Amino acid sequence: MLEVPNRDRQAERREATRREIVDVAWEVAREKGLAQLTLREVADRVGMRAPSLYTHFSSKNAIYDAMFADAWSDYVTTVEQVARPEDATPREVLRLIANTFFDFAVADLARNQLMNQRTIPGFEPTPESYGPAVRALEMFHAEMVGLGIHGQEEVDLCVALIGGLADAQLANDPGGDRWGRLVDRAVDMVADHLELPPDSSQPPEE
Amino acid sequence: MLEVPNRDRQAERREATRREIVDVAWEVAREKGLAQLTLREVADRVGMRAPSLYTHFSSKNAIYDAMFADAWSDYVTTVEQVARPEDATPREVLRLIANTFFDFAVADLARNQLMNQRTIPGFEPTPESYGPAVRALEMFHAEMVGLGIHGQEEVDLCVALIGGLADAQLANDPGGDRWGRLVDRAVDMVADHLELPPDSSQPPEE
DNA sequence: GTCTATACACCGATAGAC
DNA sequence: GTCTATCGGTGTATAGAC
Repeated sequence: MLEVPNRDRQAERREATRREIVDVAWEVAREKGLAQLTLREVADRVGMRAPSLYTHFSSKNAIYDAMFADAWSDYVTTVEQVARPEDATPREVLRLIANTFFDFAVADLARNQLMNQRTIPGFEPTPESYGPAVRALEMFHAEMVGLGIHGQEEVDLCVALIGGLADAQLANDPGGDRWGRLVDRAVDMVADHLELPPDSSQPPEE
Repeated sequence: MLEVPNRDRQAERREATRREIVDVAWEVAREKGLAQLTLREVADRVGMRAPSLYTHFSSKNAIYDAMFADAWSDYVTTVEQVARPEDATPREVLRLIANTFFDFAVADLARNQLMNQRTIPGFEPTPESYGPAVRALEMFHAEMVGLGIHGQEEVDLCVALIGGLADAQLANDPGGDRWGRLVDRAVDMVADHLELPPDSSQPPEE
């Protein structure tokens, strides 16, 4: 009669501790850089000794792994919450997606390094943590199909283009908008290339 | 009478040792990964103890710095050696440049991480080492001007696009050509966008 | 000048006491 | 589950041999 709720409480507590560790890890990563994250620093802020973290995560990379899944889950949520007007033209939809991705990437350097670059030496996400990432890609693919774009190459081209803009922005002009200003233009470029219909509401100026 | 040649010899020897260290560092970086490079491993292969490297470089990052300058110098040389046919159309020139950059980037993961990504935690190239890199960018800019493209935005767009393709190739399909196949297509896309004249030699099929 | 030996502070990770 | 103690490894500072 008592055991089951006790076990629930324990599992709950355990999960809460894991969450706290991951949250603190994000905090440290944003402050000092993703690679400068150390177990001792995380443990200090959580109020533990460093080795105690191994009760909750099997290694430092396991923490990175949880952060990776975390980040992509957040992105999926972000995309799902973006209002998609019913009467949006294909180009507007593409612009919306591209800007959502770009803004999300540029908003957090450490997060983008973990999500989209191979910046941590030995780290490779586990299949489970990779789930939300492939989920996000599938959502984009489906959206492209909805626009009449069915090919893998077209998806790859878009991903590389917007990803390239985001990486260039973070690497060469962090906090600025030198590359951010190019997102809409880049979208129009691919839209033309994919022969999406032009926006008809307003004829393009000049 | 003796001092000057002696000093020359010494400087020569010193420079040779520096070169050897950098070469060995590249070797290690390619074998074990750029970030997994350790001073002890480099020193062992050169036939020194680790602290002795500090006679020639003030820190590990100073070695990365020399490697950075090295890589971009190599790229400049590579670009200069690419034959540019006199009768090449603007699109062909752009294709040539893009493929040269892409192939160079994809040929060596460690080198690309150092040149084009922020993969080493504390490392920032010194202004001197940055020289060849800005040299390469200026060359590209000049080439674009030669094609009638004068804007900064257009250059940025091209750089981000090809860079994005290269990074995606290395990150998601190393050794393959899933993104490499898209380079020519990407070039044509920007060429259309920049309203470069179509290749006239052969009318496009279909 | 060039290299070595030693040492230090820090890291991720493990073992075992409580 | 958390602790202390410790291990092997890292970059790097320094003192001194040659």
